[in-house]
Amino acid sequence: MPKKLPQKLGYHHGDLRRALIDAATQLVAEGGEGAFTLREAAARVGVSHVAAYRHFADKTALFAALAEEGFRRLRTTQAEAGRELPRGSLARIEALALAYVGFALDDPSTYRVMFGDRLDDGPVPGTEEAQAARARARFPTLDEAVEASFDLLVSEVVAAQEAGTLRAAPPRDLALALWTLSHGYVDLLQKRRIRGDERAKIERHYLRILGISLHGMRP
Amino acid sequence: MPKKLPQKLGYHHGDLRRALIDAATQLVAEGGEGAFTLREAAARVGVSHVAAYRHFADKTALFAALAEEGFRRLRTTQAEAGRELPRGSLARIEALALAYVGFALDDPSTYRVMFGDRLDDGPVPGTEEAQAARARARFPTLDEAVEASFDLLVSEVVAAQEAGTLRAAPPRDLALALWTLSHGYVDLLQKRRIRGDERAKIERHYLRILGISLHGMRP
DNA sequence: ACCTGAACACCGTTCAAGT
DNA sequence: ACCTGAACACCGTTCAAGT
Repeated sequence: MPKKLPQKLGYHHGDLRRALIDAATQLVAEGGEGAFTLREAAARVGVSHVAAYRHFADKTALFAALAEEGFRRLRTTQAEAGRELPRGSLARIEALALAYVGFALDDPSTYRVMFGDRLDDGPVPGTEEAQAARARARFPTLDEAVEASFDLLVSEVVAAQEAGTLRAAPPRDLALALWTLSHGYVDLLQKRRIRGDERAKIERHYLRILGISLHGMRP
Repeated sequence: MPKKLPQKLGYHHGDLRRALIDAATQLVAEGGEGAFTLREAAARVGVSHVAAYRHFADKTALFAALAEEGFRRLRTTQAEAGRELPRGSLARIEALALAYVGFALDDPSTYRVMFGDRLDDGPVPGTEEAQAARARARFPTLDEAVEASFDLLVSEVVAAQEAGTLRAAPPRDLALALWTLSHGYVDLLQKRRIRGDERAKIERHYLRILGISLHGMRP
């Protein structure tokens, strides 16, 4: 007899898009990137898996939404980490860098989504310029979130240069050197190409590596 | 009538393992990491796809074999790049670093396999120490190849320190700072989180970022 | 020993159809 | 507009069986 009222409207709270992102985030947190499945995410929300195609063009688009949220969270995490320290100080730069690594250690799966292979279109078939242009176009809001997080770092570098704690050089180059170092460290750690045991030790080790770049490798 | 002689022995050259690695390498080169399929690799060799299980425990094991060959090739590429330059010179260090980036640019798919997600076991369920130990144990020859390639860099750093071109610091720290920077740069480039157009420009840009770390960020 | 055919339990994506 | 059922073309992996 109960045949026509298995929750009709509002079945998925009215915001299926949001619910799918949350479910996918949870899946990734529980079982890593590989555990994120369109079918399973939809099942958790209590909806047929094809319903997802109403809000996302394909699985990659949902993936990109996760990555975008990750970059936004990264940005606020870094901003908060530096807030109390004097703007322009070396300690504040170090705190930002440490917050970056901390973010990746706290939520490794999200970090992997943010830098997942799925978000680039294979191995560059045509010219690299054309390819880069196309790749940028696919998820513009993701690109914005990435740039916003990078811009935070750039502005901090500028402040540090004005305070005389960082040397005069293109600020975007300095910021990129910092990002590159932090991302490289985290990625090598997560891929287990370098070893890491407990959190405190990793952080100390990272600060040592960071210090080398900050102070230079030359005598 | 021809019913019992569809090439019995030597059907796969007698070295199916080798043939599968080559086929997989080709697939990856053609279509990226996602194009590598156990079934397709076996089909190219002309063998049923279950035959692969005779030589590899699972798909990941074949994947690890590709990564291992990649690290060996990386090592020889770097060794050759530095050979003619005076040992201990800054130019030689820079040549090694540039060869690293060049390797990744020349063969992006192999580089991605070398740092592929498949090679680590998800998002660290137990304690990180136990997990790291397990991960190390799974593909010991891969770990050896990784270490051999890192050791090359370390020995070059030591030579540079003895020549007085790099400052006195734990050589493994200096080497790791270099690796981290190079890998971070390449990875951000390949994931399109930073832009790159033509090869020459990328190399110049990378050398600028590298220079920042070499000379320090402090005034 | 080495390889195969058939089957299993999954995927992402598409299509026609329901309300 | 929003969702579903059924189907398609794939996967990796396992198992019993052939030579």
